[in-house]
Amino acid sequence: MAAQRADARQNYARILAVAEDEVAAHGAGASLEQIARTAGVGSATVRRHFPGRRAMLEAVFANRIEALCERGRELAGAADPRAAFLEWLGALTAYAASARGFATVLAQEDVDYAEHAKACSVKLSDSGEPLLRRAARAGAVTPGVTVADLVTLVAGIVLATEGHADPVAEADRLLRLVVAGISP
Amino acid sequence: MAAQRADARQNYARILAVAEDEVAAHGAGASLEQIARTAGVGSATVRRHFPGRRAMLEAVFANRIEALCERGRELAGAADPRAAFLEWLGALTAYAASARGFATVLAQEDVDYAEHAKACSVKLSDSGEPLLRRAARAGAVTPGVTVADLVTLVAGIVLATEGHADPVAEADRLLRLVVAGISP
DNA sequence: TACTATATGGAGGGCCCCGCCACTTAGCAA
DNA sequence: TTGCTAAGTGGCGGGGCCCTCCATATAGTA
Repeated sequence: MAAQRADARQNYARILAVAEDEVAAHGAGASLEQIARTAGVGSATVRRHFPGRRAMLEAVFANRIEALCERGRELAGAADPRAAFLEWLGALTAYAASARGFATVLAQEDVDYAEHAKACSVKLSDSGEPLLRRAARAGAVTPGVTVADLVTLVAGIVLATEGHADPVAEADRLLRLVVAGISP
Repeated sequence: MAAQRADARQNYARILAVAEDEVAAHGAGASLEQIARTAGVGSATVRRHFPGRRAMLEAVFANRIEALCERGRELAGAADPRAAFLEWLGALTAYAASARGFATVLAQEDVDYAEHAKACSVKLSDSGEPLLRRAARAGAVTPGVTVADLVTLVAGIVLATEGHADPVAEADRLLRLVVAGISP
């Protein structure tokens, strides 16, 4: 892994850059062949660097995931546990709704795959866990809620609003609804 | 439309039956060509009866939609508005979670398409509307909630749980969470 | 400067969706 | 009953995508 040829690394970077554009333009279903074409490499090379669409998507969103985790760490020490928790949830939703294809990755919880602890949803869960725990201890969340539940819910909201006129606004609206409850 | 040849009607029925099996087995992504092959007709014939996967899926779920609407009508006169409303919501979720591909149809709210008032989500909305209204008048739901919100939420929950170990149970769990609220 | 593991890309197979068009046949009318 | 006609059908070809295999090119090293 560490011993990777320089040209390979360059190609990887170029392909990743193209992939970002392509996913932004066409969502999770972006064509791998199209990415190869635009990047000026053979389709086999793309497949070598990203075995399967899933891997490509994860790579595309990796830094954003990292940013969200960082945000989670920042909020861990905030004064108001509930506000911090909700802000994290809001940030997650906002990004997922604005980045096409992101929710698709979040939604998939393939068992055999999730064992690869690098799965992005796992990272996110680790990031939100302390926030949820603090908020729960303060009595600010319904008992029994797990971070996985939240990630799944957010993914669902975003997936379902993806085709709407204003996905970001709609997702935000629904998140608020879910936080408050439909019929408490 | 009314003047349809007998053989065409027979073919339609056969194709629809096969399509139901195929969707049940492979979800919303079932191959139209595979359906044609199994039904023993040319792929063009399938395309003629169902122009686009969307149309096929709607036809497959049409009677179930109708059943759900009927359930909605029954519940309209129930004693407890809140219980009736929640039961309808639960029934919708349960069916969507158990019928592969259904949520996909529900999630799509294509604007130009929705104008075709026959869209199944529209039918469902019409069915749930009175229930929601009654429950709202009884003060049992958060103000501002629309039926469209609910359908979207349910679709999202089901979509996001589709890949989980026990989708039906998971969807039910999340629905409960959403009804109660995460942090009321 | 040679050598070798690493990296590449093109070809080919399989599957799918789609549109076109010549052929068949149901249903009506004489 | 027998034609006739339009509705209905299916096969074919084009285009796209995903995936695998393998002969070739080259970065990095001895």
